Amino acid sequence: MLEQRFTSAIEEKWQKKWEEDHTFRFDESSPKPIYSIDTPPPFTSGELHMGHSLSYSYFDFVARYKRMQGFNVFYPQGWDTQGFPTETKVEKKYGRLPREEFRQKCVEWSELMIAKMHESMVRMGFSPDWARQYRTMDPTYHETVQKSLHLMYDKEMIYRGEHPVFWCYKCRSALAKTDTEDLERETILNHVIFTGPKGEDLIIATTRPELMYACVAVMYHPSDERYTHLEGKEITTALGKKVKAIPDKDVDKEYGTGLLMVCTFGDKQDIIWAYRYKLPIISVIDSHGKMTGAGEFNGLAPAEAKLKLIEKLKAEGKIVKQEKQQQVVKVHDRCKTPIEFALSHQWFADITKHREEVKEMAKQIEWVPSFGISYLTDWVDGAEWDWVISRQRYFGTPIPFYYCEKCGHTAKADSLPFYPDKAPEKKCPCGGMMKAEESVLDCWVDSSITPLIVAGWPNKGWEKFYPSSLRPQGVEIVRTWAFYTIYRSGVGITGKKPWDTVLLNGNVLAPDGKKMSKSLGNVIQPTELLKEYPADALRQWAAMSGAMAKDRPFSYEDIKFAKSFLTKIWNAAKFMEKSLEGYDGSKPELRAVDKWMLESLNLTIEECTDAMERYEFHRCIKRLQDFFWHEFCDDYLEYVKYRIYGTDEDSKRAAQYVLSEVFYSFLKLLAPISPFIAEELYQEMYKAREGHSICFAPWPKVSARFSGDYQKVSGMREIVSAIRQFKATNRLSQGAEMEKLTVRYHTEISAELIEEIKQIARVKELKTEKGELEVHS
RNA sequence: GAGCCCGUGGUCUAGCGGUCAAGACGCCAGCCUUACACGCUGGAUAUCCCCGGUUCGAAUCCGGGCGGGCUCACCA
Repeated sequence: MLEQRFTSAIEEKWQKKWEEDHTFRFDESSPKPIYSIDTPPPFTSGELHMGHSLSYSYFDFVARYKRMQGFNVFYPQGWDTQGFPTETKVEKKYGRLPREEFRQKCVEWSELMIAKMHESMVRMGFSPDWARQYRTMDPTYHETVQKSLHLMYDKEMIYRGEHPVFWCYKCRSALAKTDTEDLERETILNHVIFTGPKGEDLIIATTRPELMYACVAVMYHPSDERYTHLEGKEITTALGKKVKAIPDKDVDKEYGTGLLMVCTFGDKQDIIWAYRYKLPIISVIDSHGKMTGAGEFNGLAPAEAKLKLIEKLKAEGKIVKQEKQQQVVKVHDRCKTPIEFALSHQWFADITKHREEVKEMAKQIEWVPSFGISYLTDWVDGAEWDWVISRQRYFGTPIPFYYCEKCGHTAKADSLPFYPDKAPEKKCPCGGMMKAEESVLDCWVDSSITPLIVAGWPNKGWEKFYPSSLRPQGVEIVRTWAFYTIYRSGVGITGKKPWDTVLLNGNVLAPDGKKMSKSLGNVIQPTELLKEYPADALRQWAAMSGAMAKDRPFSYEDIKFAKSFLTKIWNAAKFMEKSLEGYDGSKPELRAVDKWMLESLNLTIEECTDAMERYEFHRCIKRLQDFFWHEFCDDYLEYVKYRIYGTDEDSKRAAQYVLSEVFYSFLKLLAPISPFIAEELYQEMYKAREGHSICFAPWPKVSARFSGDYQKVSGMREIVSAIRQFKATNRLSQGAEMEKLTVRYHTEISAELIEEIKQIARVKELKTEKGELEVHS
């Protein structure tokens, strides 16, 4: 007997059972073809957010569908543990600790977070092979990352160099471009008097006067007649320093006075110019973020120095104008501190040398949706510098190299995993001692080899799992995760594409269409939703949200609808359980409506299969909802009730056969998206007919076609609907029995269907006439 | 500024060359029809953003606007 209602207790029962039975464990000895998924390792924040629920549901649908299609699904689960946010949390809790102790606390914290997230993921019904977990903080993971770097180092793709990098003074670390975001703010554009070769006043405009100490040139546009006479001449800055005037096409004549000062380094354009004209490099901000080489302002924070310098220049009458202006500055995405450029020694990966190979490899991969590849190619084309892979942090994979401070020579560590504090001494060919690198790697270096990690690289047999069949991921990290993986795992290490297909998903917005954010108070947590909605409903919401790489607001309507759909299925199941009582499994001759129902199922199987193949989950679930709710429940169930309750045994058994078969196929079609209810009903009603779990039952196939009957019955359905309408307009109950009705229809209706109509619509005597569809008494 | 997505009843979407443009939510009316009132049966509501073009025929294809979103680049 089925329970009264479908509850989360039923879901929890199956979660437990699946875990205990290791239902989703990868079977190494299976002869089935492998389908492997390079799943995203979530950053271990401890919270599963709506974005996770969406994207992890997506590939869980795929995994479950592929299992039913007969694939041996390889579906590991990783954890991205290292990085700034963990350090921040641990530092907040424990304060500053010695390096090794600090790392240990980070590990402990991450483990707690993993446990929390694991629980939520089980609750969602995700079906990875939990025996195959990896964590980026594990020594084995470190070793593999380090090995991959050595390999790339041997291919001269990794180097140590001095180059201006994005620098966060708060975190005191180099950053990659992807660690930055834009912040709009107000600033002041100062018009400052410099002195020309003939002693005349020249006005330059700057938002950062404090960098004037690093001024190395003054520039104007080559066609700007106000300044063309200055070419090659010496200009004296407001601080008395002499610099050259240089014309350059990148200068905007309209901005400020059309004359500007170049400082090394105020912004990216300054760097471009510095390299273009081989200008000297002057640092006015030290590694602690204090002014240096700025005379009386040494030791001040740049912002303070700026105010004081402006005061001083004003007093000297050297500022002629100040105007307010909106400005966009780059800030560190983790701490929101504005970024400076700093010259420092860092490790780099030579992405700029491999643009074409990366693009070429990306073309060999199927992108879903297809425009997804453009995010990658646009990004690759726009990348101007190599990827800074070193970070001056603690909780990260150590960089497995030595360098010589004297001569700059670099060398690989001799044994892996490498940890600088335990590293043996190493001599440099120049005679000095080498230093073990203490910086750690950018987290994307860790995660850009996940397809290799899951494949077991470089151990024997990894080729069997590489490339992965599928890489699912968010569209916003194409330029990082997808790009870096193709560059490292593909171009750098194996020479082969890392996956066959990339499946992209968008972000979940708040119901108001805005980004979810704590400050706006519009954050929705999956764990909160799960208190009110079954996981099966949340998964249906994910399916309904559309597979395209498009942001979509969270919809309470969708999840409510999903929940009522589950109730509908449950109630129908209870009805079926009663209706199928005593059914012997035989298959007597089918009637037209039965064939109509079977053909409608056929069409549903075709649609759902096609939708799943194309990762269009919304199409699959929508079809299932329409088919089941309306065609199966509202129509077919109602059409056959009189047969189920009647005395004609053959007719009854035919209906029972169709009910049973259609519902069975429906459950299988639903299983990838809402597995809990499907499993419960499969076990309860069908006694695990095709194996121990519906998760491995074969995906339904179309067998016999009934297209002709489908057409014929459509007419019948129109007439039934017309009779219902007649009853509705006459304020009659649909159950009311009619003595006599006349129906007009444009074609002949078979005697069998007329009989059917009479029974379904409860009409004792039904006359038919030819003509426009109409019903009257 | 560039690239990419998108503009369909009140709301959210489906449809992407051919019957009266489909569904969900909401709204209105009726019905407790022996699975379900978390239900059923009906009903109202759309110049398918605008302007041109291709076509026998366009929401659907092409061009140009207008409007929104995302990503990238941005000026000292």
